[in-house]
Amino acid sequence: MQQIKDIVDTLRNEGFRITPQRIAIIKYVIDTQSHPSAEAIHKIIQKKYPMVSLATVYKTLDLLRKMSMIQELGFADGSARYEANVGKHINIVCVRCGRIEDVDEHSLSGLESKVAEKSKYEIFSRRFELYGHCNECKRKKETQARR
Amino acid sequence: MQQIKDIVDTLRNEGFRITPQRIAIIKYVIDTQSHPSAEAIHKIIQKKYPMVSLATVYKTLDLLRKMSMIQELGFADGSARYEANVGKHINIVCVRCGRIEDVDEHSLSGLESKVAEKSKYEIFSRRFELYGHCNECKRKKETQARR
DNA sequence: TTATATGCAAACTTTTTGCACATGC
DNA sequence: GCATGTGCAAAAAGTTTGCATATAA
Repeated sequence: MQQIKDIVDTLRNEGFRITPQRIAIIKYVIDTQSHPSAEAIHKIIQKKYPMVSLATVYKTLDLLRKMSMIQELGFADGSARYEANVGKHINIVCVRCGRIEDVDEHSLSGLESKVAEKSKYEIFSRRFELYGHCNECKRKKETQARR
Repeated sequence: MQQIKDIVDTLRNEGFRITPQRIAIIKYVIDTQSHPSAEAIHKIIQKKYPMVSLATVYKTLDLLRKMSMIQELGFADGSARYEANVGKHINIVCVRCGRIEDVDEHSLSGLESKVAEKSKYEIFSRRFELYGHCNECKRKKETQARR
């Protein structure tokens, strides 16, 4: 689990400035479990800090991604969602309500090295997702798929 | 491995019409290993059939996706790429050159049922990706990441 | 002090949509 | 013949960019 302090220190060491905007964004992304979109992050942060612009949210998320501190999950509807959990895990995505949850799965380590050997790729990161219906949505009848 | 004939038959049985545009798109997507974008599909198909519009490519891909005949892989740069291999496999994505290759991995079955049980989700489909550098790009020095 | 970061608005990219015309069955 | 599909162009949605202003160090 990443700490806000570690991220801030790393940014500072790399010569990046620590602004209130960046702190607010980092704090929210690190703490949430909700895999938010850039717009969702912006809306929530604006409640406390109305001066934060959407462009700054995008720029900060881009910075954090380039520093490998967060992972960006692009979807085919053109949106992207972000998570601070960059460790080995599987995302389960409910295609009805859009919810995303993490499931730890350490057997992924063996899988990765096996695939790296077979393919001759050098692996840096991963995106493992299973799509289905969450427990709540399983019960609901009108299965209007989001994507 | 899916056959063009099967897909065409299924579409016909479901009441969809078989047009030259749809046949061309289905044929190309089924045969290629290249995980193309909608625009790439459009460009290639236009060489043979100049009358096919990009909108039709999108509409057909959407239809095929809804029929679970292809999988759509969205990326955070807003683009999507398509593959006809909907079976259990891992995509390895070269973040330098954008190449995507498939690696079969049947141990994914056990993984999926384990996660389904743990999470109470009902799983329909999957997207397992490993990001790194392909064998060629490993050797090249200027590692300009695409995303 | 000064290079970096922010905010705004405009630009860009990709995908979707509305509608008149064409066509598969 | 008629409901479905196509092509075009315009709209939408999400993200990026340019530039003047603000600010962290």
